[in-house]
Amino acid sequence: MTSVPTLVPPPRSTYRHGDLRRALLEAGIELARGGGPDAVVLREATRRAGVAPNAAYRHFASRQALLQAVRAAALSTVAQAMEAELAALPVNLKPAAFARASVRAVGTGYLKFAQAETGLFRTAFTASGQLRPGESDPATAGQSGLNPFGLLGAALDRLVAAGVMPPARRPGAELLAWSAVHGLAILVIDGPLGSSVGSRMQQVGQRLLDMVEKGL
Amino acid sequence: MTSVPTLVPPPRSTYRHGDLRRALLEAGIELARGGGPDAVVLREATRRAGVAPNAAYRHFASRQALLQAVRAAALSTVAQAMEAELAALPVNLKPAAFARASVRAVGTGYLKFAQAETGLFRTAFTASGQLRPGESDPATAGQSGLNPFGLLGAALDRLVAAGVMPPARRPGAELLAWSAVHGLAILVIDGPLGSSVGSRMQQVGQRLLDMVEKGL
DNA sequence: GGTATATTCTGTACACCGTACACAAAAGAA
DNA sequence: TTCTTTTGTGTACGGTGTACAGAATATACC
Repeated sequence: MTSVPTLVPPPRSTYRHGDLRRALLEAGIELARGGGPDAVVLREATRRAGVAPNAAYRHFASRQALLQAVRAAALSTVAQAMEAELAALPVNLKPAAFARASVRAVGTGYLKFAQAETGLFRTAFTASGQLRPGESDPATAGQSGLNPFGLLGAALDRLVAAGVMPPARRPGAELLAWSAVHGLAILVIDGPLGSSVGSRMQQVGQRLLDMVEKGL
Repeated sequence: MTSVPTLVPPPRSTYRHGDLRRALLEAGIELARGGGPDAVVLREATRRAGVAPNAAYRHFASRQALLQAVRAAALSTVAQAMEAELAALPVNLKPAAFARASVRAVGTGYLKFAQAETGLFRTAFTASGQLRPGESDPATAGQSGLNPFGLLGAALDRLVAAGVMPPARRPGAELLAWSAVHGLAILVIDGPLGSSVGSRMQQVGQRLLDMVEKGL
């Protein structure tokens, strides 16, 4: 556990920082990236911003508030990962195949992100208590304006529109699909089977998506 | 957040505590029950045991070590919840139906436990890093000698034995089933959709198990 | 039994955390 | 220019994990 000695920025000449809120948020994101939600330490964020610890309280009511902002940013990044996967889909698919591929793309984006950005992923989704997926805080959205939950919902809607999924099955389906994919991700990166799956994560992920597609 | 003022035990007459390791572990379990892994605070555990903070280090190398012991105990309790659900199964089922019901019972036990003992559940399964499900630390097992992972495996084996699941599908199946159930549990109790599902948890759980059964 | 040794607990101390409170600096409004 | 509001600093408190030294006791050996 060799802790990096904090990389202090050049001392300010002005009394005001100028963009402290953003600086704290970005420091928080960096901390979360490296160590998950617990690593988002208020004092360390202020240190990186070159400011006294209490200055943070002019911009965030508490550590929790900063963490919540970091969470929103992390969620937005997840959405972007999903969007990237969706954008990479072949264009010549028939509606049914496209709908199916969309759902898979959303799941795949989620899983890839979980593995590539473990810390941010855990920050986005663990102990997030208050955060409600329904209400679309724009800070949690990707390019499309949808947050991860919304992107999954849209993909499932396409499944219904293409006649692949009976409309009666649609309500609540995002919860089921999300559960499966989220469970795998969190078990691997934060739970008791990290090392045992790890490398095979993407294969296992595809098999899991098979199960979801068949069982939904 | 009204913090209970710690409930100090009667002062010892002997210098030695007598059973400090167990006392610390039980205090730790109680803390975990109330607030999850982060609530397992070394100093508070020693306070409840009526002992100086550093006394803990004669029995646990670090807070992490204590937490790991609490985790094992929590896992064992999960196993017992599953076993209780299995024991409640009707006895007159045919092998195929019994096998199917076994898998459901394991999942149901898991979900019920997650909702009834949120703190212990989160302690058992989040940030558990090192803990390996394969190796059967007896401290993590239930009455049957199997830990939660083992119980699920056994139920899936019965599915194969009864001819319900093709043997080719068996390897790795516990991972898929576990992912789905675990994802739902953790999303509801620790993730962004606690309030929105919450009460409907058990219904949603059954629907999720339908998906698993169909998709596995 | 008496004495050396090993074990378990206490006391003090340190660095770190979140955050409350009072005050200083500077930017913006009058 | 002066007043007010905003945003930063300084100091302080109680909480944490844990290192280190020493005291109290149980155990092993003669």
